[in-house]
Amino acid sequence: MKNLRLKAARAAMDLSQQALADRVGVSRQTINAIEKGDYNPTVNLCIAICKALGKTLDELFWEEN
Amino acid sequence: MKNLRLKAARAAMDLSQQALADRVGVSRQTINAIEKGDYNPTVNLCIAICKALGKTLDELFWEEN
DNA sequence: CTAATTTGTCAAGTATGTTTTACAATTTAT
DNA sequence: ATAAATTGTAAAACATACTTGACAAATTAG
Repeated sequence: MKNLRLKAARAAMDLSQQALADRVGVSRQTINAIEKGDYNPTVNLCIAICKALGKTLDELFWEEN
Repeated sequence: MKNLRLKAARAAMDLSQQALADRVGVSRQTINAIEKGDYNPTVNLCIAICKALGKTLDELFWEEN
């Protein structure tokens, strides 16, 4: 399932996937794939993304159920 | 760095590394390595661990700084 | 409308998360 | 003190996260 919270948080900071990827130190395709939801990033990458966007793990990656 | 919050949460439920590994569906060594802190699990595994222990991502895996 | 930026996607390769088997060290129970 | 369970650790194999390069579709800017 897509990660729309990530997409929204990135949009709120007016960053392109490329710009976020650069800040986090990964490729654009990796950010794209995470937003698209077709894979399972490492927690360190999630943490780096959260810090770049001023969010926490629970805010961007936690899901009840 | 070691994940002592995970170790404590597991202890609080009186689960061995093996028992937690079984509930989560991974090997005992994987749980051991995560507690020891020498690697970087996927976020889905972190979520499964959190749910098995009644915690959230922020409680077990988030770190300020 | 046109050009430029952004996004979606694919394939092949590399790095690393995870498993399996195995054994020694430590802790807990009898 | 002894046995049983738990934990720490290591190496080889396997699964998959992540990269690189490339191109078309869609969106935004001029």
